[in-house]
Amino acid sequence: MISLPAGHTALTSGPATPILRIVYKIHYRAIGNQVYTLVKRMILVGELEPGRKLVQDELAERLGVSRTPLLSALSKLEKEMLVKSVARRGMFVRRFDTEELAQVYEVRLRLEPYAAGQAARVRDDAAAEAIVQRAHDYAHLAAEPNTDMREADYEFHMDIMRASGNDLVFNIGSSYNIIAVANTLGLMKTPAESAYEHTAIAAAILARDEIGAMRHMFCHIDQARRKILAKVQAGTDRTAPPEY
Amino acid sequence: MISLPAGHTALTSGPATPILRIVYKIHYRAIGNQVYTLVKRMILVGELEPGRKLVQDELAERLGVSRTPLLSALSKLEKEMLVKSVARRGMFVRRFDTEELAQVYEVRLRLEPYAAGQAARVRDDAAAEAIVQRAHDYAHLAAEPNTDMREADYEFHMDIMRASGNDLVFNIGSSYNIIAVANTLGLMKTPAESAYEHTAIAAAILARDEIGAMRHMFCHIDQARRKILAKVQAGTDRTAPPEY
DNA sequence: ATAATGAATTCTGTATACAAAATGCTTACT
DNA sequence: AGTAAGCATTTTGTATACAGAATTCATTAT
Repeated sequence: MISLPAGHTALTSGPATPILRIVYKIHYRAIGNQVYTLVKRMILVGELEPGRKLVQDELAERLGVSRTPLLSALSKLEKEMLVKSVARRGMFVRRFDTEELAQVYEVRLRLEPYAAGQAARVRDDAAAEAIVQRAHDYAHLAAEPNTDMREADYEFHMDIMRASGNDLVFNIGSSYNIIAVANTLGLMKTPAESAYEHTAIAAAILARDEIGAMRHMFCHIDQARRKILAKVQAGTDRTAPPEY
Repeated sequence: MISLPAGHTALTSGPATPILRIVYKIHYRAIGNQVYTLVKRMILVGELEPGRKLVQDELAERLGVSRTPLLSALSKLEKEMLVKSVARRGMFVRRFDTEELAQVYEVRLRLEPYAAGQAARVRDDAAAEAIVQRAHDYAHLAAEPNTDMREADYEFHMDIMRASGNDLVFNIGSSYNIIAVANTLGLMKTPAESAYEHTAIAAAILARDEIGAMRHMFCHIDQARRKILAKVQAGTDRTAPPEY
């Protein structure tokens, strides 16, 4: 269930004499956007598993909204490839084969080192510390691996892209990295390795070491990429190719 | 006005004895998708100029559809940053400042050389010839510059990304390159220069020269990027920063 | 004349309604 | 029993309806 519209209101604080007029903006967030975030999350955490048909009435009722805002949300998710729409048949949670996963990593390999480098170059203290914190969180979780790690990993990488100052990169990342995060559970390197690499990247950014940040990030992603590439070439799980 | 739904029908050819049953699938295309394509095009060609408010009733009526499919389309366009939605106020054709344009070029600089390299590596004859043809078309148009050139340029670059075999890169390109195309009219290099570079890229791909294709593409984009970067640093047109 | 108030209008955000397609189920037929 | 046909049900795709916010415009007060 989603909280109701709050209205775009301005409230005045203080008594009769408003020396300082503080305006609180309660900004209204369209239900469509909330639905988008929720469904995206449901897919990421696996509550809506790959291949699952998204029956509109059912999902809408479950979220306590009508189909109209749901449709907007699903359109966006379709654009970011998390959902596949089959005309007159419905929307499905997309299933990715290793080939597609490899493509995601090829993109990440090109964009994220750049993002890390920029983050190191333009870094401000707040952002840098947030990133160091994320690396720390991740390392902490790596001790006892569970599903939270995927989200911690996602947040670490997204924080770096955010800190790069390039909104477009951040936008692309939030659209497509999630694909990787949601699908690499089995086939990644060990959490300890990843945690170490995250720490190295964070340190480089903190030290304004642009080249170092780029290089560490490159290696970090390249290793995962190679692992997946090996799978693709082995042709191992050519099990379920297309469908949705 | 948009053509009506065609229905997901199967027709049988031949007389009573169907030795060979050829099934023609007239695949139905949701109006929402057609609307998406149309509005995107309207923005690209400038019929809907930057900053323009997209009044839903007006636009829907103009396209001969209801607001429902239009909303899906606008949601997608919002995701690809061509449209900006302001809560309870409406949707606007996004206006890009040079800063954002520069960001697009940073992304293109990372992805398109990779795409060109892959296109050269995995090239098949049909794709390669299409690319050469596009380069030719562009050169032809470059003789007498006009707005068609922007579309020709877009198609050339998109063909290469398509030929790379990486669907994700293609997807990102079709989402964001159009931003560049729609906004660089004034500040690009001369058409003749571009045409020459396009030809060089196409030739490298045709020759399966992966490194060459990457390098030519890199230079091609880097030059445009530098021009825009210079503008940003000059701080020249810091005129209209945000709004939509 | 300018600013402020308030009513009328427009427009958005969301829900509901409806036609046509797809699906599933029952029944008839081989 | 297995297959096909036909009917009922579900579900999509789209249109329409409606409440409330934003905007506009006229009117009044300063």
